[in-house]
Amino acid sequence: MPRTEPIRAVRGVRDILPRDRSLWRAAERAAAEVATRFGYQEIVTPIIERVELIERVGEDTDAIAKELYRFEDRGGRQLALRPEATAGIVRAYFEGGLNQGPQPARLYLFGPMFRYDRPQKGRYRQFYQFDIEAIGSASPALDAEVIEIARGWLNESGIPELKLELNSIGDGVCRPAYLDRLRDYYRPLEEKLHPDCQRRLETNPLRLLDCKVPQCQPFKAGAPRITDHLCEPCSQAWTQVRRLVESAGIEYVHNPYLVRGLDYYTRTVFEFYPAGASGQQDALASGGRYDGLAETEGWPSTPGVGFAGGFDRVVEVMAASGVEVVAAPAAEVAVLADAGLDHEAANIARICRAVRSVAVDYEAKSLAAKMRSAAKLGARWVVLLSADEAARRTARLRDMASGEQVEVAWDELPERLSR
RNA sequence: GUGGCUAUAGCUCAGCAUGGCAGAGCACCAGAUUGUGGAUCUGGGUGUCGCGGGUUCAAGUCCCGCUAGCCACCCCA
Repeated sequence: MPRTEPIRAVRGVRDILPRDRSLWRAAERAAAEVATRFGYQEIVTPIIERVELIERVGEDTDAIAKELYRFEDRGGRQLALRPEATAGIVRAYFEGGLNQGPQPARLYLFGPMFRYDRPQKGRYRQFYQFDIEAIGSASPALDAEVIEIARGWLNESGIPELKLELNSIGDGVCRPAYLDRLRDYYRPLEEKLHPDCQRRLETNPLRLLDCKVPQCQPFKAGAPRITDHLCEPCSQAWTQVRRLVESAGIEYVHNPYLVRGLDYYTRTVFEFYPAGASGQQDALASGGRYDGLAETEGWPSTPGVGFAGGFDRVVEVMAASGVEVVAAPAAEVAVLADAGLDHEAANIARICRAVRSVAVDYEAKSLAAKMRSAAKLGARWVVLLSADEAARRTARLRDMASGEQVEVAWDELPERLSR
C-alpha cells in the first residue's frame, strides 16, 4: 500500500481540543456575561475585509508591511484576513446603520484574528480575541467603562491579580506640538540611539518612548511627558478618566511610555498585565480611544473607545494559575450491546437521551474492553444488553460508582436515570 | 523578515560523539477473568528514523538542500 505524507495543519495554527475547550469556554462565558451585564450586544463581522480597510488604518507600520495575512481572491480582489476587530466593527457600525440608533453603540465580538509572522510561544497565525467597542461617544466615562469591563472579564476568568497601566496620548490639537518638543529633546541625542530609533525620531517619535533597546533607555527619564502638555479638553478627559477608574476601585499605574503608533488613536491608552509580568509581551488586554478612526476609513468623524483581549494568552495564564474547570463527561450513559444488536442499542440510547447524554459503543470488542472504554469516558451508568434481554425489551442498568446492577424495562430507563 | 536549537512508534523520548539487527516508557489491543470497569500481571510493535539529494561495502547516525516545530529578535495595528 503506497503511503504519502499525512496532511498536517497549516503553519502557525493549532487546534483547540476537547480537553482544553472547557477552559476556553469558561473564558468566553466570563466575557459574554460581563459584556452583557454592561449592556453590550454581540456583533459578528467577517474575518475577510478589503485590504484597504486594514492598510488605511495601519499604513507604513511594520505590522502591515510584513504581518498582514493578505491574498487575492478569484475575482482579483485584494483581501486580508483581519488582524484585529476594531476596523471591521467601525465599518459595520456605519454600514449597518448603528450610527442611527442610540449612542454610543455598545458592542462585543469574539473571533479569530490573523497575523502572518513566524510562530512562537503564545503567538499563532490564527489567534482569538474578545473585543469591546463603544462607538459614538467621546465621554471619558466610557473609557473607564471599557477598562472596568476588561478587569471584570479577567477577574471572572480566574485571574484576580492584575496590573493596569494607563496613559493619555492627546489628540490632533495637542499632540503635534508635543511631538515637536519630543523631537527637540531627542535630536541632540540622535547618535546615541539605535538605528531604528534614529529613524523613528522623524517618522514616529512617540515610538521612541516604548523602545526596549537598552542603549535607548537612559534618555527616557528626561523626555517630556505628553500628559504634561495636553490641551485643555484632553487634560480634562485625562483627569476624568483617572477619577472614574479610581472610583470604580481599580488600581492603576501611570505609564508615560505607553503609546500607540497610529494617528487615529487619541487620549486614553491602557493595558492589563498579569501581576507578575515584567515584559511588554504579556499584555492580556489592551485598548484605548480612537476618535480619528472612523474618518480614516472615510466615514463621518465619530469617536470610539474599546479594547481587545487575547484568549490564547488568557487561557494560558488561567491554566498556569491553577484555574480548573470540571470537564463534563463526554457521555453520562454508555450503551454496550452484544454483537448484532446495534438496532436495539440505538433504540435504547434514543430512549435514554430524553434525560441524559448517551453514547453507544458499536465496536466489536470484548465486554471487558467496552467496560474499560465506558469507564474512561466518565460514564456514570452503563446499559448492558444481551439478545435474551432484547427479546424481553429489558436491559441491565449498572451504576458505575456503586457497581450495583439491576434489570430494567427499556421504558423505565429514563425514570431510573433521572434520579 | 533575522538568528539558534530540534525532527526516530499514536504521544514523550533514548540510540548519533566513534556508521554495522529499530529501542524504552506511556497509550492502544488481547488474555489472566465460561461475557462486567480505571488497579495488578502476561503477551502483542502498530515504524518511509520529517522530505529530497550526496558520501560509503554499509546511513536513524556523516554532508548539503527543503519543509515543519520550538526559542529568541523584529513587530504586535
